[in-house]
Amino acid sequence: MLLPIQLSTASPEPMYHQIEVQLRGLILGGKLTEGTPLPSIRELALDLSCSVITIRRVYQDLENEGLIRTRQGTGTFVARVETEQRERNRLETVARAFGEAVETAVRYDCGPEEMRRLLEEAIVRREQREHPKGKGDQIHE
Amino acid sequence: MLLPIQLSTASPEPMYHQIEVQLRGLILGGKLTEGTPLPSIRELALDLSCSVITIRRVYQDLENEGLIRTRQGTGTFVARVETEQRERNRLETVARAFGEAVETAVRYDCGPEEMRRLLEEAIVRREQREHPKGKGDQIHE
DNA sequence: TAATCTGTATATATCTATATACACAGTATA
DNA sequence: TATACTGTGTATATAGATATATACAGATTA
Repeated sequence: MLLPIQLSTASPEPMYHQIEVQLRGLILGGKLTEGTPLPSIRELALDLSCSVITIRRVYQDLENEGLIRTRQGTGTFVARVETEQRERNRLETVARAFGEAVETAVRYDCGPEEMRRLLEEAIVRREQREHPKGKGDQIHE
Repeated sequence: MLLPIQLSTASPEPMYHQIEVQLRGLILGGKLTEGTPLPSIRELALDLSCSVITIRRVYQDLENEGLIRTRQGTGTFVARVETEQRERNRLETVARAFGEAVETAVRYDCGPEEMRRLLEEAIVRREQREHPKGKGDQIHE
């Protein structure tokens, strides 16, 4: 299974954290449901062009959060997530994301009207990138 | 002079980079103009509760970008910035900020309508934080 | 039971942040 | 007009976080 995770190598945000944030999003966002087997650490490391140890750390962190369950020799699986936790995290995360964008905009003397325009443009760019020829957005096997 | 720089100690983004991004924003955003003396590395380190070395690195990086000019024994000053460079960087940076916010939103199954609502909320939150009792946003001496 | 999946542990290199000691430039003042 | 003082940026050495390679151990299957 290929996970839709994008790494920005230019970013100063550590790899392990970029992966954690996105994988946590897939689980709490409901795109990966209880019991789903995650790719093996070697498979995901190869897919993301990083070390096995880095993926290992990500899985360990998320297991400590109770989001996944791992069994040596067998694999790693998505754990059960309470609806309440899912909703709370969802709201917090997305609200913070927009808070940071607004912060940057203000720093560059960008008013509300220009922010709204930039949001629309970002939405369109995202749409075009995701559906270049009308394809779906399923997680590939 | 106190610079309006906010550090998030929880964030995995390195300190030096958080400072760089925000100081670069103040210069390219036009809030700090050519010739303005920046605080000494010790003063800013004290203000931000970090090491002198960290500020030193920030100033060095920004000097390599040509945004500031430093003279031993005298201090560090804002350099001349071409209008074209200023505009280009401004657009790139703010557009990227919104691109990342949209990326996070999509990851959490958040549609355009909810994004617009969250943007408005973030703008209001920012306004309230910045002008709690109608104060201005000048850079304090 | 050998092969080959799975996760785990140890040792090492690079990056981030720091303390401490150093060198240059302006200013006060004897 | 020396020269000591206090401000500025600079360089060296060290601790901790991040990413890696390599070797190890459990689980499944041919």
